[in-house]
Formats: sequence, C-alpha cells, structure tokens
Amino acid sequence: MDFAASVLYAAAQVPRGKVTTYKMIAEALGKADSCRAVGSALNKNPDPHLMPCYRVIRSDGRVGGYALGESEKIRLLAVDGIAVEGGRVAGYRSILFRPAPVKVP
DNA sequence: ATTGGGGCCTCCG
DNA sequence: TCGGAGGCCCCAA
Repeated sequence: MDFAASVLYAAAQVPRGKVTTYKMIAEALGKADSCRAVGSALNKNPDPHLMPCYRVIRSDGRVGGYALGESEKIRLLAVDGIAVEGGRVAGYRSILFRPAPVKVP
C-alpha cells in the first residue's frame, strides 16, 4: 500500500457529519509530520466526488483548500450538516474524528 | 493575529 | 537519474 492509497483509506473512514484533520491522518499513517504531504495526496486524488476528502480540514478549524474549489468544499460540508462560518468550521472541536491507524508495511 | 521556518511527498525540467 | 519547486500544512516566536 503506497502513501497516497493509505491517505485515501484513512480519509474514507470519516463518517458523515464528522471531520478530521490533515495532521490526524498523518498520525494515522505513523508519520506525524507529513501533514503537508497528506494534503498533496488528497489534492491529486483520482475521484474527488467519490472520495470525501472535503471532510478533512486544518487543525485550527479552517477549511483549508480543495481541488474543486474552497466554495465547493464548503457546500459539500453543508450537505453533511456541517456549517462553515467565516472560513472556519463551526464547533469543529466536537465533531472531530480520529481515523484508525493504517498499517503501512 | 501575523510571520517565518521546517519536514514530507510528488511532479516537472 | 538528479534537483528544485510547490502543495488542501503545522508550530513556535
């Protein structure tokens, strides 16, 4: 399992109505300081519509970027019932989901 | 709140 | 093949 696939796998674990952060995913892969690389992987992900990477936000609560545009990301979050106000996810602290560690041999 | 520096991965020259 | 730049970032001043 390569890096990109691991990232997608971790992101896919996030249930509807919850969010996770780039950092958490990095940690789930055992590489806590590769958060930026995680963003890269999600950005180049093959199926933005099948892969809910919009549920991945920054650790400070800001939405971060999105391949299809930040506004689109916000819209998709709204569909999940997650409100974004002033560029930040409202009450993101209480809906954070930590993905299970991904074994990467 | 801002700013600067750092580490990880991928793509292009 | 090798090197450099950039990206859906993070943390400490």
